[in-house]
Amino acid sequence: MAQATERLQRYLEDELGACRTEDVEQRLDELSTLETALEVEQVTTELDVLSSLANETRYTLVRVLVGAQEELCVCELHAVVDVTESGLSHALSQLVDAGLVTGRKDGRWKKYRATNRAITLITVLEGSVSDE
Amino acid sequence: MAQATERLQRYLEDELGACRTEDVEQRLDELSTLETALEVEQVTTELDVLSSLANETRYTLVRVLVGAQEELCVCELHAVVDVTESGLSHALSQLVDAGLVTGRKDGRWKKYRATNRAITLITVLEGSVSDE
DNA sequence: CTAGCATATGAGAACTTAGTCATATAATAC
DNA sequence: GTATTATATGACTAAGTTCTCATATGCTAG
Repeated sequence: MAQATERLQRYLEDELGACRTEDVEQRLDELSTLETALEVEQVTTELDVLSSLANETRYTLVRVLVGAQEELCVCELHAVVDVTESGLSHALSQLVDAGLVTGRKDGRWKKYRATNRAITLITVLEGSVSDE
Repeated sequence: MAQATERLQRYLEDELGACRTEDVEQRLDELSTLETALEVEQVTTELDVLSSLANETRYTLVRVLVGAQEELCVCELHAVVDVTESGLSHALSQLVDAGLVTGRKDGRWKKYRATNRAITLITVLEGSVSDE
């Protein structure tokens, strides 16, 4: 980190014209404040949500559930993804953990529904990618 | 898929009371419509965006850039993540590819800035995770 | 209460990714 | 020009992820 700090010092000298050790300290402080603006726990949750969506199988499941606007049975979801039933189960349980879908047992069938979190995220992501 | 289709048939019988082969066909059709509602290319882009964000190093970089509301030098970004300069470069170039940040050369320094896409996504994600 | 069906879970093989070191490029200072 | 500094790229390894098969659980129909 020593070398990196020296570089930051040279950069600040370049930008500000002059730069003392305190200026570097202060800048490091500001940067660290930006980095820790969020609770570690919240960032962890956000990363879980992102990782859960960042996979073709799981993303397809969420897109379909959001599009359906109703709960769908596992056996219906099986028709839209190309994995075994076991793989489908794993995918759905990861999505439940990330708070993107909820599951409900209905007799011998199990039905899943997209959460508001999933609806919001998918909607915004699709919007941000389509109008570029 | 044959076995899966049989299950879907049993499910629809259970739900609708009756179910002919055409009903199964129609449901499969509806599901496939949901799945292909988006262009393959757009889904690919969306998955790229999600995968790029779904990593602690890259997510931190984007969060900091969004929070900073201004461009930051690579040497400043180096202070907030725990990787080598090389790793930082790799991370930033993946973020550029995903359209989440843009880079600009300024003399011997290189500065990065969050794109609107990044700002929107981070804002919505943080909102959706904090109010649960 | 047993058999069969729907879904879940665990362990492990195949693939993917993140980071590192070595090296390349490109700007500046001398 | 050459040396130095800032960042990028390529090749590789370690670690992580995503599936699959085997097996478990828990309904329900008979």
